[in-house]
Amino acid sequence: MPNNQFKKGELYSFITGKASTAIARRLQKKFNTAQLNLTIEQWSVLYHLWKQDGISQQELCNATFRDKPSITRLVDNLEKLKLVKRVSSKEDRRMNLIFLTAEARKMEVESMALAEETLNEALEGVPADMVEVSKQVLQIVYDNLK
Amino acid sequence: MPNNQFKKGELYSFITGKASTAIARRLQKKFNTAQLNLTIEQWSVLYHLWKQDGISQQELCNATFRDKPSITRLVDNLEKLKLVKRVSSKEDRRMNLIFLTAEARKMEVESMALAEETLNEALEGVPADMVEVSKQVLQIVYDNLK
DNA sequence: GGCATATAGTTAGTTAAACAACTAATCAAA
DNA sequence: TTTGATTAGTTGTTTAACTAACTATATGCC
Repeated sequence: MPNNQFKKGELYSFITGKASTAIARRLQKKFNTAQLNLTIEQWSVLYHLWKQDGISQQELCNATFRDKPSITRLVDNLEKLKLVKRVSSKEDRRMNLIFLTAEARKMEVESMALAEETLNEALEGVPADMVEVSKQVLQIVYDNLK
Repeated sequence: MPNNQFKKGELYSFITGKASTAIARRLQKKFNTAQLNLTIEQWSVLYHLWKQDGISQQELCNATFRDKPSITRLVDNLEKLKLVKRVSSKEDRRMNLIFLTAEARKMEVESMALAEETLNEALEGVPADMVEVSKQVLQIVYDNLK
């Protein structure tokens, strides 16, 4: 017997991810208002570099769930913005290690504050235990499909 | 006191929507395998036309949470694929009413079955009450931000 | 050492999203 | 009835995702 939890009429929101889209749009607006000249996608790359600087493009692919061409172009654009620098690895010359510039390091605190603010607005009125359940479900969904 | 439910380290998945992205990618793969020559975005437009044919582009904007240029281009591409037809409204000549072609009507059953299949795979092992909580949370998030 | 294979990254082409600026049709109010 | 504002849709530009095809380096096996 199939795990038939969804009727036709309920499919749409889950597949199109309207909630996460709304969160990303709200955060993008906050970035624009704050004159942080960053797309959400660029921010998502910086997010992982703030956690660990000097990782390879492949590691950025894994961390951000993007494919290699996407990371190539994001790093291209971040380099144009002088926010990261490609450095060829000495151990393995196929690899580029990606390093933050001083300017990019300065953006961490402000952008993370805006991200937290956005999430708090998104989850206004949602009890903590329901948030916890949702996080678990989204993680299982991801694990089921990856 | 702020609704401070998120620590820094937990921001990423919620904002980037990795679960809904994974669902959309899985469904896209199923479409490709089934030789359904459709993007998920095109499917999301057809989805609403299957529910109600002959609605305007503005109504499609509201239904799919997209802006007008996005719908213009999606309808352009669906028209090229001969899946929809623009018909200028007689009551208000500013409006285009969008109608499914016979070919598009044929795609409903198969594509909806693949969508349900995808969701069942995504939610494998998730108890129904947790799914219910997640749906509620995602709806609240959307309402908070829209 | 030399060859096949795998891995890291780039390039090209199509589709799509966000934003701004635009045209055309409608409506409302003086 | 003409002017001004609103609404529906289009076009141009930039950024990004996905696929496929590509280059270059590294590895493993004989």
